[in-house]
Amino acid sequence: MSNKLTIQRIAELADVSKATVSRVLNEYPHVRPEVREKVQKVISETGYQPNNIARLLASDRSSIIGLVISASAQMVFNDPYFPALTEAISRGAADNNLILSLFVSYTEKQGRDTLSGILAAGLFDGLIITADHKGDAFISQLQEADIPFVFIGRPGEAEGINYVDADNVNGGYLATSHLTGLGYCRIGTIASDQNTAGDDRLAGYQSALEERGIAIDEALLAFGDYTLESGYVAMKELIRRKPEAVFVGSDTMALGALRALREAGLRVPQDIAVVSHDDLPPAIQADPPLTTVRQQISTTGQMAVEKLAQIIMTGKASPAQHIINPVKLIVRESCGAAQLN
Amino acid sequence: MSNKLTIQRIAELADVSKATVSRVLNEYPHVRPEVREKVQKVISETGYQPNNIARLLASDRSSIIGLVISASAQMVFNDPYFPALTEAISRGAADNNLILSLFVSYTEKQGRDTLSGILAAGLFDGLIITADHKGDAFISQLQEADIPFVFIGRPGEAEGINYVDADNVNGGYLATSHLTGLGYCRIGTIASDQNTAGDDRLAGYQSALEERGIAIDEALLAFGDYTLESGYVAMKELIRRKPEAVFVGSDTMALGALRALREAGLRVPQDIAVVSHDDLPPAIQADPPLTTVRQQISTTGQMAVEKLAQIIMTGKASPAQHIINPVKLIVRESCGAAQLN
DNA sequence: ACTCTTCTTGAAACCGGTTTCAAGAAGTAT
DNA sequence: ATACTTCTTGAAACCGGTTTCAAGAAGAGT
Repeated sequence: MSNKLTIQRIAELADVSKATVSRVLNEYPHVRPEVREKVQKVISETGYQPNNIARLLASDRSSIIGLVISASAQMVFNDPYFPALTEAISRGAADNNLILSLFVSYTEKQGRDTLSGILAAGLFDGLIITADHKGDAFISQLQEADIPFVFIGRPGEAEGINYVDADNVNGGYLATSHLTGLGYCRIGTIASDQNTAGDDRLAGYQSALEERGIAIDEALLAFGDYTLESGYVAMKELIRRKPEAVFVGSDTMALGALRALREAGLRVPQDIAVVSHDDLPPAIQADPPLTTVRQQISTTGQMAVEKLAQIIMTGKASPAQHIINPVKLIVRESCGAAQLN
Repeated sequence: MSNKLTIQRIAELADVSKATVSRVLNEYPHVRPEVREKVQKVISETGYQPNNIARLLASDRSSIIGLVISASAQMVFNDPYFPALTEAISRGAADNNLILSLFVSYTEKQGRDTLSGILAAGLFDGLIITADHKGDAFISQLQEADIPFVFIGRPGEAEGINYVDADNVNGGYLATSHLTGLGYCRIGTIASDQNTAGDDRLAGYQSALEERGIAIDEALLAFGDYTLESGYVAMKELIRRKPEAVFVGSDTMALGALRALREAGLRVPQDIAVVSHDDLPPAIQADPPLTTVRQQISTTGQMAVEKLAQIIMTGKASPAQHIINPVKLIVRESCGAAQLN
């Protein structure tokens, strides 16, 4: 307390110069071991902590990264995906000694304004952006600003951009081929054209059907926007086509689908099998518990931070990298696999 | 791009001194209107943005506030309360031109470490702390560090501390007296002793019963920890006491309670009425939709930011303030009120 | 023993602003 | 016209670090 500790004060106490203290702090070479020790002793005795602001003004590095979540309020509120991701990134930031700042925006315009503010502030060492919309208007802005950034989820325009994403194509494939493997043929899907993840999962669904020689029936394809309500509406529509099974593109939509099925008096999995995607907490809490494709959101978040940290350190000379996290099918009750044993 | 714009450069272009440019930037008085205009013209023409880091080193103010969420992983993941709160605070921060940094920690020790790091960094103008545990070990640390802070939720030790909270006592009261008003007498509750909100809601429950002259039956009192699972377990226990109605301390726990009731073959509200607290999205999505007490989380978040901003500006001379946000009963189907019309 | 490197170290410049201080200009009261 | 305020303004100090530069000390090579 009392007298503020500055590097100058430490220097005096250790009877060396500011420069030497700085060298010790930053673990630079060329300091005699004894001197280094002496300084370290003073530092630990006094509990000195260098002033980050000053440090960063001088070194042009803030150790602060921003997380920009740009999604409809609907999604941020209702889908546990964002909390889980935020949490993972927050953890990753802490692990990498980075401070995480959070920006949430609901409309594309708002997002763009937020971003302008962020870039103008010049406070951040890098950004993690969640790719909500396909056409990511942010990208040109980011590239112009020359700030390191990593996307979470493949952006529409992925050329030369670092991103981390789940293996959504395989997710759709695994879910669907599990259903074909169980003998189902009339398999519908609730997809989403809101982002590339939706496209990819749909592509996986299609390839699984093709592999089995099952013709793709457009009538069994419905779209949602990742909300529970949209899953409900889409399922109501699909019910009329009488599918034997359905692959729903997210757990949250699957919850809506389950409700539609319940209302229609259809039992899951006896009358219709359901497989979804994400494996967020609601999946296991659902009735019946959902067979779903697990994407390791925590891994995704951490890798994004690590990649960003690396770009920040190395100066992003390296070519853009696309990190795809594997997914895994988690079999529970909604697919009917349990019955078959 | 190219040549970095500094205040010095602007000063040269406008043919004045750095000091004058600074005065214009900060809207200080004592600058001739013509000069002010001339400088502003240069600023807008060049698109100059002052360097925040330098600014804050000199002015000892960062415009960055931290949000410290200290809760079990269970809660952060599963209860939409935290996402909603985070979102509200993020919005409030943006409105007040503050940058929000996020810190999530799961154990008290971890929280303490996080806090130490934050305080040592000296980067933040103030903090918003979610009061998870009752005994808030953080408080002394915070007071010692002499940093402005505001709690969300009344901390166990609230003496002289600024906090914003929902009117939980009234919440418990409204929920319970709604049930007594519907004629129920054997009213159980699933409370929580995890935080003061739980205590307060329980107190409200008790006062509503007392008001009606209904003796409080310890056997009708069960505890949970805000998770869905704990609500499920607590409800299973309560079922044995055959209550006619139950006030559940959070929507998330109510979801678990509903499951327990469904499994026990009890219909809601015909066999047992349920009222809960929070009015988060799952409440309306539940089956049946929950009658619940709405707490305006977005208001709470915004007020916390505003209070903090005010303390930061004014230097926190003013005495500690306790802001209590009103709550409101939202009647849906789980309480059986619909039947009675 | 003498020259050439390589280590250590401190002084001083620097990062880009804000704030203090003093001085000249302008305005007001006598 | 004179003395006193009040406005404007720029020079310079300052915030607390990092980094450059130069110089003295120590080590290596012949």
